[in-house]
Amino acid sequence: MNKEYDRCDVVCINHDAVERVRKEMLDEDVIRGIADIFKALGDPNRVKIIRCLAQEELCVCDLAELLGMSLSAVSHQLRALRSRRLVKYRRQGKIVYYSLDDAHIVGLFNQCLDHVTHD
Amino acid sequence: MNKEYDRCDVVCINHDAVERVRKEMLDEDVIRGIADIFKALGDPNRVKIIRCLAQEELCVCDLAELLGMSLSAVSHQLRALRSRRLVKYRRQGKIVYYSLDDAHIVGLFNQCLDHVTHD
DNA sequence: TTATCACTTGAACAATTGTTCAAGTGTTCT
DNA sequence: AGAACACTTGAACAATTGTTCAAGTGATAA
Repeated sequence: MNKEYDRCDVVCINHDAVERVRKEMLDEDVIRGIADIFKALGDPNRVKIIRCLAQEELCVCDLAELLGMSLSAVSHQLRALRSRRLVKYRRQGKIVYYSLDDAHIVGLFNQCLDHVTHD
Repeated sequence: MNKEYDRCDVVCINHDAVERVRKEMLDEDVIRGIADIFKALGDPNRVKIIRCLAQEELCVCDLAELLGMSLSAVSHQLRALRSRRLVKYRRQGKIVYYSLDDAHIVGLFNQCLDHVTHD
């Protein structure tokens, strides 16, 4: 069905509420930004990485060891976190150390942890 | 390559750090729960729905109108949010009204919004 | 009872995601 | 310079996701 017509009649739409809400809508870019951060945190392995890095700065093979993943898989996931500025890295010789880029993320993480556990 | 061998030598692993972090690791279930909540929030249309419902209780076609989506698409997304207990609904006659199930989510949302905008 | 309305649901499909594998960097050591 | 190390990257692939379409509910109205 066409988008334009696959909606209930004018009768059921609460126009006042809809207009009030519409006025407060966020920019598409901001919405995408929010969804993008949440999506980046929406994978068990990336959650584990964030959790580990919240405690200590670690190198890629430390993370691979802790998560039981291949170096390549960890590196790919770190790339996803890096591109969203959730983690940062520093190179020391051959070894690359990762850490959280922003304490905000720990707040988000802990708030979500509360939601999951305190119920 | 085999998982067991696709890792750097013992030399590079910081065993002390790894063991400290390992002791604080969360249960697999908790990790999955956290990732699942984040994943549920990791889609622009679901972010919009949460944002709208944070302001007012709305019916499915109000949301369809606001988001420019089909009823079916909105309903599928609401199902995803419902099954994670992020939204709740009440039926009044033919109309189903949705609202947030938990104020915690608004906290998570706003914290993420801060992260995205204040930079 | 039948029709209509406001959704909900399942199947199908394209698009996205996460992993592996193989090859490629950049750094140190000899 | 060459070898070894600690990653990083691109391609390929299966698995998951989000949308549409069509059919199905449950409630009210005629």
